[in-house]
Amino acid sequence: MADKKAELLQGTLDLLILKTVAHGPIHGYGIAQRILVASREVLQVQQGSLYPALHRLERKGLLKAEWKQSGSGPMAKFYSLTAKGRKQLQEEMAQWHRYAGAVALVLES
Amino acid sequence: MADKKAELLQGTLDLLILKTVAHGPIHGYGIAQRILVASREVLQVQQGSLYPALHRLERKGLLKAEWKQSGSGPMAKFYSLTAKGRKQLQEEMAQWHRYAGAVALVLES
DNA sequence: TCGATGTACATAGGTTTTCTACATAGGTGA
DNA sequence: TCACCTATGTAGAAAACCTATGTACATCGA
Repeated sequence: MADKKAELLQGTLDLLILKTVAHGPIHGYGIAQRILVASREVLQVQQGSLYPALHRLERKGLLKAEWKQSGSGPMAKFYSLTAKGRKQLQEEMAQWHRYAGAVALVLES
Repeated sequence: MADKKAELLQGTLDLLILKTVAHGPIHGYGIAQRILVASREVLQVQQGSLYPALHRLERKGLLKAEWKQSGSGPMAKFYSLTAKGRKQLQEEMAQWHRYAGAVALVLES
């Protein structure tokens, strides 16, 4: 109540992840940070949401992962899009625009 | 798999219902139809989603219901917004815009 | 008059997704 | 050495939605 929880709408997390990974190989932790910055602190992805989502997307063949050294830090799993993932991203973006446009229509009615 | 299911994003149904009821007393079935028309057939609210949502909103004190004759048809439950519901609608609309804007930022990044 | 269709409400059961909370571990700087 | 940041992960619970099904009344056409 004291704060706006910034909860994600179900279904948008995959889209946000795919879009963020599309910029090039990036590890999970970095994905969450990029989304946070790109959305101007509005979209905060919790770790407990992020990692299961990444595993889900990898299982579906949309992402592929590779363990690498992260800067001077510990090992990290770097994700990148597969061809299937790129296609899925296009579809999900189109769907989002369709959806958001429809909601806008209702809210303006 | 063969078709685009037009599934609703979790969290937006309440907003759509509140907005639709804000136009004046309307029964459940009519709410689904109005949303369908207003969104140009994009947002299709299933009955199995609609009625539990209406009960939920009534339980929360955002909607109030009254049984009335529906035209020449059978009895129907007409819903209208409570003061609390109107306030909630304002909040949810603001939140939606915040959220949709944030997603747009990420998608354009 | 009988059946199909449209209106209208409702619940049960299942799936998916997300959140909170916890657990682990390596590297860095004070 | 101790705290903090990076980084990955799982368990358990809650919420919301969908599919499928059921009821009932009214109307219209054959």
